[in-house]
Amino acid sequence: MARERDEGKRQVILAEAKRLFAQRGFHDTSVQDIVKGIDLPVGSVYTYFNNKDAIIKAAIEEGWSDFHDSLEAACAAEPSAARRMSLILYRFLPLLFKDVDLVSLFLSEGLRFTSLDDKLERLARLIGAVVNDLAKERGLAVSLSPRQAVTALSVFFLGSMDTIRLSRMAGLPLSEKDVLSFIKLIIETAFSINLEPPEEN
Amino acid sequence: MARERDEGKRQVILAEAKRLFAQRGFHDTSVQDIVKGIDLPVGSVYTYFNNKDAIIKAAIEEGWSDFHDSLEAACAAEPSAARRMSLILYRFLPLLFKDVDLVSLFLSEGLRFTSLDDKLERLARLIGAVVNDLAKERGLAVSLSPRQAVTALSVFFLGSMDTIRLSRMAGLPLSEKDVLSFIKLIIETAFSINLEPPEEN
Amino acid sequence: MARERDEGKRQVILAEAKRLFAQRGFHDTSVQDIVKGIDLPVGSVYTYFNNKDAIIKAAIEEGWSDFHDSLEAACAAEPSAARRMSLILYRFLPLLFKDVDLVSLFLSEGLRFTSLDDKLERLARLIGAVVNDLAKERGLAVSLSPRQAVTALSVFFLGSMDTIRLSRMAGLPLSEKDVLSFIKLIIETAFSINLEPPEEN
Amino acid sequence: MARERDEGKRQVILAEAKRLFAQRGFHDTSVQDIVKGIDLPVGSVYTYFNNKDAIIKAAIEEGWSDFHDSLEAACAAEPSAARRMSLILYRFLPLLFKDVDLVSLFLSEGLRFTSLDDKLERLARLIGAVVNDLAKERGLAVSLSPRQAVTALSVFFLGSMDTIRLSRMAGLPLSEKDVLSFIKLIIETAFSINLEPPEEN
DNA sequence: GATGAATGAGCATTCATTCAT
DNA sequence: AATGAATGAATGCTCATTCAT
Repeated sequence: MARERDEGKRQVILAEAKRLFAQRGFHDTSVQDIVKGIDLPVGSVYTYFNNKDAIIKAAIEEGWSDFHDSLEAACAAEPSAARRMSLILYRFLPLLFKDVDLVSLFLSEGLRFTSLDDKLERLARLIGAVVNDLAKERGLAVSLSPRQAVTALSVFFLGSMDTIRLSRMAGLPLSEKDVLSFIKLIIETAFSINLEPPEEN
Repeated sequence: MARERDEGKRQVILAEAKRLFAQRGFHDTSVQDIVKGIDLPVGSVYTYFNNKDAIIKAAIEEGWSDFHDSLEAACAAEPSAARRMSLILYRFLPLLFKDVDLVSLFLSEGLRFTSLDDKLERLARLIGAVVNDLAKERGLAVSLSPRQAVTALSVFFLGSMDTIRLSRMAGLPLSEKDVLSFIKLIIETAFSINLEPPEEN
Repeated sequence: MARERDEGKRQVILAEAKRLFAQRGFHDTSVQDIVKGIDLPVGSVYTYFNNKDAIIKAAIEEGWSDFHDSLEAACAAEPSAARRMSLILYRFLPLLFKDVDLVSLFLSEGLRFTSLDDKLERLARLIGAVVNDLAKERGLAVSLSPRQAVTALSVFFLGSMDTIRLSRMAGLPLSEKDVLSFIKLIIETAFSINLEPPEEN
Repeated sequence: MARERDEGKRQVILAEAKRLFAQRGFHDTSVQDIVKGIDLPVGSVYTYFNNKDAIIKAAIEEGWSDFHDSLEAACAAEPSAARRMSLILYRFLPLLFKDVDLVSLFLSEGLRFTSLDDKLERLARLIGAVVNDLAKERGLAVSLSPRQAVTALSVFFLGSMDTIRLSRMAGLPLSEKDVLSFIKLIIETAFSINLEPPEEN
């Protein structure tokens, strides 16, 4: 009977907050700043979020979930390890790297507001399985201990994201494309394979 | 930038600020917080620094300089590329990784207060030269374009630092040692070389 | 003042508000708090009350009226002054003292929202008459001036209520029973009388 | 070397706060309201008090302490119970009753911010001793149990204060003088004594 | 130079009340 | 009539920086 809670409004707040938090930092963005750009009263923010912390938490958590869940679904649906690797390389990493705001939040404020180890561990398990299966498919012995594998994934993944972030925010003269082709090179070399883009559907 | 009486006092302030900024974040550490722990009056901070920003700037800039300068000096003094690589691997990276507070500041607040691209570019040049020379020494053709080389260095370096940071601050179950032995493995594999610790002097 | 559909709903709101106002204070109880406990929408409060002030006003005014009106009726129906005094002592004061929430509101917020002097004056008149009649019945000269009588009633009445309130809310180690037997003692001494509980009907 | 903490400023804040809290109530007086009247910046309040609660706490606690301590000292210095009673009646109660703001805070907000039972108990002990000694001096058997004595004191004391408060804030047509002469009457009757004002020194 | 009280703009958050649905 | 999201003024409090002492 009364007005309904408007999910669209929540998304507008979340999007604007994410943009500003990534750009200026969490503490240098006031709640007033957030609503100024989207022409909503301050009070509205607190209809949809418990407090300012909850906004950034939601931005990181939901952004990451979206990415991770669709990656997981795509991997589950694809039996070939090589094609799964292609999916990661050609579809999902570009998706993530395009969302520099999310990457920035993840790296700069993520630690303070969400539990990153969960997210990285889940990702490591998923990618680790692809790597393992790919090695089996290619008849290669896996020469990395599990500990080394996690380290490798962490270094590559965080390093890639940080490189993307710095190339956007500082003046690092590298692009998302450079990082992607570097990762491609590493994988292709390691597995003596040639990864083609997956045919779109 | 004040260069007044008591350099010792300046260092005490800088050390405490670095510790707190890394631990709680820049914005969640007040100038009052900094002096509370070291029993100095607030005013004294402004004898040694122009403002709060200048403190974190100095912490990052000077910490990085110390590291970089001594690395540069050591490299300049060592003609053998292999031994230079050993120095980096056995002496300088451990030094840097031990200083988790500096690594944290560099990654989390560095972007906002200092120019990271300078620092990374300088480092890339230095390490790039070592890599190149090592390839030459080992009679290997360098298959990476300069662009790819910078990307590789950036990914490895930032990724390593971020992994160190997260293993300390989040619960990532990896240690500084894991990261170092992973980097060693990569280099030794890439150059078919066995890197021994440099004899101490 | 609304006198709408559902008188039951109004009473539920009033009861919950009274409880919370007495417990936490008027300002530390939001209108949201009131409806939370009784599972009603906020808006409904404004169907039955013009604003938040009107709720506490009603709680005090109606609570006091109920008490006073039935006291008045009982006194009117009882010709004997001694038995009227017994009624007050054994039936009405216990009734009032049991309703600590009302007593608390009366004393702490009453002043701000209702006119206490009216209530006290009306009560003084009523009890004053009982006292006077009792003195006449006992053949005692009344040695108090009317002014002193009002003072005495005010001191005794407010003091009793405050003692009850403090024994409930602070840790005063006294009970409602102590206050009642103290008042009994005073009256019995003053009038050389023995007040028996009125036979119930 | 720097400016000293100014006790005078603290007292100015405290006095203005006490006045406003008593007049309008704690919640209807903002910290801004307090400083407006005394032309100080908001920040200053927080130099002298941790938060708003601490102001009212100090007003009640310190006001009460002042009253109680000087009463205690005067009683300790006076061996005659009758003269101690005179002191209470002619010097200290008038002092307390004159400070209606303190009385108001004590009764209306005291409960929420300080521990009233402590204060009342200490006072009951002190006055109880005077009453006991006076009874002994007059050769009277004390017919009240200790429990009744505390009740009596609590009722009289709180009742007197509340009567004072209501006569000021609501329109109760009684004055401080009425309450004092009523108390005098009670004591003089109870102890068959004539209490003269103590000669001033 | 040393000190730490002073300052006041700015912040996150609340909440009585309204009113579109 | 019923609902509960919407609203924005107002609140208590912080804190980088200044400057009287």
